[in-house]
Amino acid sequence: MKRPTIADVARRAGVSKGAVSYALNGQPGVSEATRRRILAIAEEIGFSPSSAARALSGATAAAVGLALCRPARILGIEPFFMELISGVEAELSARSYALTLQVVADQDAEIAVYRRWWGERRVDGVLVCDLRVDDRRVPVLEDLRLPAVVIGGPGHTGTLPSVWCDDAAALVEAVEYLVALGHRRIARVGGLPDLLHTRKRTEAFERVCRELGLVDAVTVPSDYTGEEGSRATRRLLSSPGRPTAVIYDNDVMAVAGLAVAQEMGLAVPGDLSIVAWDDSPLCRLVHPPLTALGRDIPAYGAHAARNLLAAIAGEPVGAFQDETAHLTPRGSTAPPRSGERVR
Amino acid sequence: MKRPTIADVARRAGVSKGAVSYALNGQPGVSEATRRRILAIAEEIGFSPSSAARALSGATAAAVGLALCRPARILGIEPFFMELISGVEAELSARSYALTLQVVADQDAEIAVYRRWWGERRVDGVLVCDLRVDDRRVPVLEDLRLPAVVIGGPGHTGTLPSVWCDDAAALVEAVEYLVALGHRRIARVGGLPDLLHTRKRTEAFERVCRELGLVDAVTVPSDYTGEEGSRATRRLLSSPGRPTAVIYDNDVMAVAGLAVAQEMGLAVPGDLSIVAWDDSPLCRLVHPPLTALGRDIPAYGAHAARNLLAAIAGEPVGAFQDETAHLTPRGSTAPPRSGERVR
DNA sequence: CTGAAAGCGCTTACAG
DNA sequence: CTGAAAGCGCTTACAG
Repeated sequence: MKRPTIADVARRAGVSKGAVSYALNGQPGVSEATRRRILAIAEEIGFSPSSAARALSGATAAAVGLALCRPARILGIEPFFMELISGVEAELSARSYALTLQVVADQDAEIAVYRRWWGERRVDGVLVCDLRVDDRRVPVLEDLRLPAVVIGGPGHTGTLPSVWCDDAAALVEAVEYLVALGHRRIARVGGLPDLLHTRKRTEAFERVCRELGLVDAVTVPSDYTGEEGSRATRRLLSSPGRPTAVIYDNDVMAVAGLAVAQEMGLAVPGDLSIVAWDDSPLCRLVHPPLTALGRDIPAYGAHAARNLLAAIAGEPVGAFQDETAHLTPRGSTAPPRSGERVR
Repeated sequence: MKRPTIADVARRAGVSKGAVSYALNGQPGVSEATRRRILAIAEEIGFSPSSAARALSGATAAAVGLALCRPARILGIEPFFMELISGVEAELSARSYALTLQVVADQDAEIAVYRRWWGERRVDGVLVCDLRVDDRRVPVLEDLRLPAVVIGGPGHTGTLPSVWCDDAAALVEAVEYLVALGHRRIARVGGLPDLLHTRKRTEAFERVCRELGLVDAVTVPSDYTGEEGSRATRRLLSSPGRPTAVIYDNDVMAVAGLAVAQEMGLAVPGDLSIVAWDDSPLCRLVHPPLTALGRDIPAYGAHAARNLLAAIAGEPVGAFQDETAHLTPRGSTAPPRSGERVR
């Protein structure tokens, strides 16, 4: 099957190629009747303008890039990224933008991908995940003047626009809830320590525990995997004066923590309360279902995509604060047993 | 920052643009010394050829498309797709191909995306997931002559190349293992009934159970979600003569089934053995860890991508059989309790 | 081995 | 409102 070109449409419609272009792109320069006739013919012969030709004549590439920097085994199990991608996609396809995905091994590889995409003019802009403290990707993107929206912050985003949410506030809500239930020994299994939002959560955790007089509030750093989540939990539950509640920085580690508690013969929530970050179907899949800090991740992705498209269009875009995660209490949290409480 | 073009490289190297093109693409027509000098200059000024210009001059788009047709909530939680994507990606990036991803609502939308991609020349080929019986996408792709590799089969792939694995054999292994443990009442919670591999599994299940004389072997159709997995499990476990073992068509439903058993006060594996398809970290995340039928999904994706690139290059590609999933016994399977056994 | 030129399929000023 | 033409940045025959 031969692909139709703009010339085929022009011939059939008895107009110039320019007229077809104007009609397709909603530009002035053709009468409404002609426009409609041209669109009908394009539809009829199944014409879609070549994205290459379009990009080459100075229009956009109509594609947005997303580089994911996590090992395959984590990407697969953590619902976060696919949910984010779904939301990004929904926004992009509504505007006929494509999403170009690349899995990278580390930040250097990611930076190389950005440089290549920029040189190839393959994407009009990029979405940046997993913001770090003093992130090296930020100055590179600023330098290239490649439109970008950082998913994360606030702060450490340089002059780049961003979409962020207040993780500190959500964490405080979770701690206050546990304290209200009667917990005094609360621990946290944190995400990758280099990530900015991990740092913000850790600071918030330490601050609120100090304010509430919880002395042995400890954060065990981890890496979002079930393996590390189990290990961290085993360590916490084996320690003298073990916590009566643990907050996990993602759903995967929380589920792993639940399994460790069951394996050690501790009842959840009787002996141990569990709170998960990232409320996903995973949290409702286990027994008891997990109390979780959740928010609409697809919407988060959609907001990031929308702001990126605005930035590409040259509109001024700044930092956009998304909804704060809120706590959904489920079966994994309860007051500590009295023996624990008076100890 | 201005993007360097091939002319910039040519000027610096004191050669024609043609020479630069030959050097970059490993074509004959430039001396080895000149080629090296040109490559060094390209590297130095950060030149990557415009993918649009390249695609327009008849070379490939250097991109491959993948349309995913599942609702966001399932895409997020099922590790399969992200693992597949990781494998696809690994193969593609090694050859500097990009992956264009699109989430679609149904088959019609997916077909529309294929037509658009074809018209736009946006991708050189596509990977087709979730093969159905008499799949409508197959004739469309054949018609468009858009290179494609079907992930699934054998059969119902028309003239398209495919990558498939023998699900029937894997299912038989699982049933025989359960029977060897002493189970006689085995049920199955199946995936979406329209998918070809679901049908193949169902047929294999019915056949092997008949051969082994298991009379009330039943498959409850489901949709891969935890909700439906729970519902199906509740129904099975509430029935008179409830099964002592259940095989689930994915990991998510198996984990949900485990939670239902716990919620109903049934011990796993004492009262109920559970086998999951798609061995993912999810299966090792819960307590007890799930016995599972697993194989290397990233490798599966890599094979599909490799064959697609071969098809794009015009090489003859047929049906490629991937490794058969094998059973990894874990804590969720054991002989049924004697009370169950003699019943 | 190299240079000059056509052409891919669009978009967009520029004349009419 | 429309047509003819230049140009985007490559690749690839075609002469030299």
